[in-house]
Amino acid sequence: MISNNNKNNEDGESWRDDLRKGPWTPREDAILIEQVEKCGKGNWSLIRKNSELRRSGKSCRLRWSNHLNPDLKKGPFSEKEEKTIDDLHAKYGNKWALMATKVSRRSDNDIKNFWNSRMKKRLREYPPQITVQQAQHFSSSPFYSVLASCYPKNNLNVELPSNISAANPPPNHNQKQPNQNDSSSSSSSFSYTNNNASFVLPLTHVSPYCKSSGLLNDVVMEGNALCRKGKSKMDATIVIGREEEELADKRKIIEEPPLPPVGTSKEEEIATIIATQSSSHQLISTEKNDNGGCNNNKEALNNSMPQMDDELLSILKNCPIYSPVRKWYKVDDDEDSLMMMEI
DNA sequence: AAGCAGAGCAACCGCACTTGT
DNA sequence: TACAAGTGCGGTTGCTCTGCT
Repeated sequence: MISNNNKNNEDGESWRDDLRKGPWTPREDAILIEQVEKCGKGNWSLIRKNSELRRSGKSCRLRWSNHLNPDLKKGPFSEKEEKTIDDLHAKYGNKWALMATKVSRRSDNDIKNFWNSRMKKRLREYPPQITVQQAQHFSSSPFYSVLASCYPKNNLNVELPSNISAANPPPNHNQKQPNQNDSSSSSSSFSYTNNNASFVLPLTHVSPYCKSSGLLNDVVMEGNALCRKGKSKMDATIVIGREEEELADKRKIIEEPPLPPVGTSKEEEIATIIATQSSSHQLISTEKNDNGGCNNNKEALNNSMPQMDDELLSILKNCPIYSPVRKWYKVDDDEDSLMMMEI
């Protein structure tokens, strides 16, 4: 029986536009297998046309590649597969199809479902958090007020634990963590106490000039972009055309500051970074100031630059250059420990 | 036994890209 | 070159099963 537009027949089957939807029946599976043997994999529209299947070619492909393909492996993922998927995800991100080509006999959908369900589990176990210092220093910095003025309707809001305030900073995070491996020489820990419990978190080295981090740089660029927002489209086109290369260079400076020589101290590292960031800020602040209704914001941004650099120095000195990476990110023998993983 | 919540999984949707006409 | 159809991919939804209260 064929009907149009989202109707169900007497068997409860779902149809739309002459195409059936919903779970596949064993009979449909058998037809699809037969047609794949006859027409070959990949000719999904031909299979649809030649058979009595009332499924889209797309649906046929999905059914075959996720379930009927005899090369597919079913059942729970082994530890080895899990580890492989961890590594591949760290390398490629959510490129499930690519990952599927490297994990033998698993479909991309299987890998995706496996990863997502495990991620849910992990998020419950280890809810995401920022360090108290990060929240505290961000909310008390001029940076915060500049950004807040850029988002008047959606005010930035950083909530701190009730016992933490600018006047009552948390304990120093630069405490050595006992029982750490070799990487501990470049790591530190962060301790925090509230009424009920105290925490000591080992913190993981995250280079502030790491390409994949760049949160601060993104914020600077976004603030700058917001200030430009008032320009007419034509102005924007002209400016982009003329300044694209220049901006690209600036971004390059921001994103890829020269690495400090091996063996430099933390303070020297920070000084190098600040010097680089300062020059970037200067470059940005020399841009044209013909930005329509956002002059105030941009002025605020520009005026705050010298102060911001001081503040940036303060943030970098006080905020951990290390942030925690949970143990599940990498398999570790010690189930209770946090992984120390350099990004 | 009933109700509920969470986990796991199958399938759909929308978008982007490729290919054919 | 433009358009339509086909295909691939990632995100999301919704169903079923299971365990807990």
